[in-house]
Amino acid sequence: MTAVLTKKGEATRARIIQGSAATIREIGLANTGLDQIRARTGTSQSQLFHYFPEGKAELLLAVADYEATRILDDQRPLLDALTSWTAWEQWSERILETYEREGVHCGLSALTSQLGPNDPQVRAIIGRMYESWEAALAEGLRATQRAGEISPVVNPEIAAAALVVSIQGGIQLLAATGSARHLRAAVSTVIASLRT
Amino acid sequence: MTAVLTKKGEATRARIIQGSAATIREIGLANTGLDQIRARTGTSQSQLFHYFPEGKAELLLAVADYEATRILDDQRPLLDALTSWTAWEQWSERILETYEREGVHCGLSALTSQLGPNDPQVRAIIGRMYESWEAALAEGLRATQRAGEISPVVNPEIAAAALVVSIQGGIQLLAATGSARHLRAAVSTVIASLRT
DNA sequence: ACTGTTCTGGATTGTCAAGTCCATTTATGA
DNA sequence: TCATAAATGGACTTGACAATCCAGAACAGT
Repeated sequence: MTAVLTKKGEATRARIIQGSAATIREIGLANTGLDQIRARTGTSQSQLFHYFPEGKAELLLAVADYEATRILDDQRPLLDALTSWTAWEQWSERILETYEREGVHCGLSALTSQLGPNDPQVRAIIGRMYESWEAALAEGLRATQRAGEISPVVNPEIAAAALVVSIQGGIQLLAATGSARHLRAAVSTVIASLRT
Repeated sequence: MTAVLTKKGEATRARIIQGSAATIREIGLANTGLDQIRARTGTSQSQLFHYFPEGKAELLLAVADYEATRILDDQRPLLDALTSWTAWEQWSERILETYEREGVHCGLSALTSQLGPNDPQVRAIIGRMYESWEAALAEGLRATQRAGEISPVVNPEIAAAALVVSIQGGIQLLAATGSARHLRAAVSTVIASLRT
């Protein structure tokens, strides 16, 4: 990398990250080489190594970061205003829609299973993502409890963890089987359990 | 492959499959080359291609098959006798134990995320595995309903799907974060929802 | 013991992808 | 405008890996 990035440089760098992310989502990390990324983003080797001097590993790290924030951003602004049943229903509907439509691949899960266990940096990114996701959900649960729409018996941390797991597991089954049946079943079961 | 396998041949073939599976679980599919497998199983290239003439793809298919049956066998005999709350508790305890101890990697999820979306044969294996897993759980739920220990209101298919998702999602989070917190939270939430 | 098959070792080949290098063009800022 | 730094193009090197091939050892059934 160079000391400073120009406007053009920023744009190219962003294009590389986004293009890589999209390519990985589409054809999987295993089939994504620098050539595929170059083709997709219209760049040369020099550019790739100019913006990511450490090579592919550094690029993948940036992609992981990008995907992690994307996952949360896709749920906003609903994610930060979960204060009523209506809001929860809108949110869960949004999740189901998103992943039913485009979500045959969760960008991160591809990276997780391949880099996660090995690379501590990717692990950290993913860990932080789950943490803030769960925190937002737990906060929403508490807010809804305060509004009297969810029983105070429900443990917000446990319920939030269960929600995240249903979504992630559901996506995994969606990718493996091609059907969103499991995702719907799991999410609706956990949400139903909030209605105690 | 040859027409018939001798005792020794069978043994070598099995050793290759099991060694490959173990290696993949430990260092990930991405880092598992034929060399790693050779080192682990003490075999030569000739042997690898003798028993799997189509090469790596054929071997990985056999590994997927092996892992798929392993996942179910690990739950047996409990899985086929889920007729009371005691049985369900034993089963879920067994699941949690297994994956908490060794289960940092679910062998199949590594294969799924890398080959699943692409390779229709692996997809089929995984699909069948989930199917029989869910069928066994649904059957157990029905049996427990018949015994009057679970409310007839519970839909066995949906609940079975939710259970599978909690476990798979929980394992994924376990692999990513290193903690079984999510797995426990999700499984216990779904099981609690059966107590209606 | 013998004959055909199965099993094993190791050298070799070919392909593909990551990473390096240098030359050239384009932008920035005084 | 001019000097400096950033951005880009593309050929080249290197290494890893799957897959092939041939020769020889071990084995099974007769």
